[in-house]
Amino acid sequence: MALRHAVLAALLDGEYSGYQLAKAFDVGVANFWHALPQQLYAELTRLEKEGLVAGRQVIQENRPNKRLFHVTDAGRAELEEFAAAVAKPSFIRDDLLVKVQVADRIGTASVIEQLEERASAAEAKIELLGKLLRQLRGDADEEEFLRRGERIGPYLTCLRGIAFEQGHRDWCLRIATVLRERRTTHAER
Amino acid sequence: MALRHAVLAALLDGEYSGYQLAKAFDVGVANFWHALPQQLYAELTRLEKEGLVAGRQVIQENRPNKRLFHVTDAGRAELEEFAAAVAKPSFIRDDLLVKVQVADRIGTASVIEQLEERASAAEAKIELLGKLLRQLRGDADEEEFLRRGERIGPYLTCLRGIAFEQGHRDWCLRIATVLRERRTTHAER
DNA sequence: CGGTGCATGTAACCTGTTACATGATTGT
DNA sequence: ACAATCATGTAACAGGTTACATGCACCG
Repeated sequence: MALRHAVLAALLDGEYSGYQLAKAFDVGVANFWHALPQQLYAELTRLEKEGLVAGRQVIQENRPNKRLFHVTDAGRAELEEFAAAVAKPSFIRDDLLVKVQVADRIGTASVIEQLEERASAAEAKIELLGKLLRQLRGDADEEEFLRRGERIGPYLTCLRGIAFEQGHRDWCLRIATVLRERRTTHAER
Repeated sequence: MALRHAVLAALLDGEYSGYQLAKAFDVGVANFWHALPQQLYAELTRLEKEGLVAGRQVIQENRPNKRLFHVTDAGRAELEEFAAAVAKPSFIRDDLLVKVQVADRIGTASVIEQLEERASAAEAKIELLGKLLRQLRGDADEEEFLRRGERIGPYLTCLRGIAFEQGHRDWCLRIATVLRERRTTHAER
């Protein structure tokens, strides 16, 4: 199982409703996992049934009631077991790379456009994550924060997220340039 | 559908059997996709039924017969359609990042080990891909090859693969160091 | 005699995605 | 009026993983 641990990890820092979790999965947690709201609601239900998280109903006025979940001791134990087990290697799985692989055999125009869109998206994400980093470390500088900070986990994963997006952006721009230049110097098929 | 285009892309350069494809998916193609042999056999059967690839039986002595597949015109058309359509954004999905996110809340020893193992694995992959790059571009230097090379698609995806692995390796080593240093300066829980 | 490589699959299961469904409140 | 935000799900389907199955040739 997979999503369950990402949920437990995201839930470690406090109480969240399914709705709030879905948002967290679009920013901070997005560095290591991605999930749709429906999946999260389903997973939370399952986790609660197994006693790894517990929820409490919060009655609200002027907006729908919600259930806030937190990790139980059993959930924490499950996480520790997971962390100790060997992780399967990760890999990229990206449609855009498939397209680049064949870009010189088929039309390149659309691929170039998509590369540039991706680069902008990556850029936006880099800025977003940069802000998150600054927010997480507060006043301290990075070295200092990493040595003595209380909660560095999210910071560390965020660093990977930024590096990934930077690599992605640089590659997209480079490849777009290469393909563009070939269009002008080669006969287009 | 997803795997089908990765298979078509991998098959663009020549004839491969399911078995050979499975190996290709462990090296070059691994930069953008990953699949188990069973999946490939199943996908090839489906693709053949739809006329996107065609196979021919090769009778062998001293080893099992095999079927070599190649992309048909319909398959090429399918690929072009795919390349023109918008790609959904990609994301990381990595157990190890989940573990790092919670590393400061649970035991770190096992996580540090896993980070260092990953770093070695990444290092090995970097070397492998580096050789692949040199092989692909032959005598030319990179700039020259990218301007005038015949088949640059695999080279371009390989570049992304290397950058990804380097980023992964650097991050793993950095995080392992950070966590190690905290172990000596903080009281371990 | 046992392991590795070649070569191909089936079946059951787990996970993730898409489409659909509901309903109040707040902001433009 | 219309869109966005809060809040929660169900159902059908597509895709991926794990386990199991077969069989010959070659090397040590």
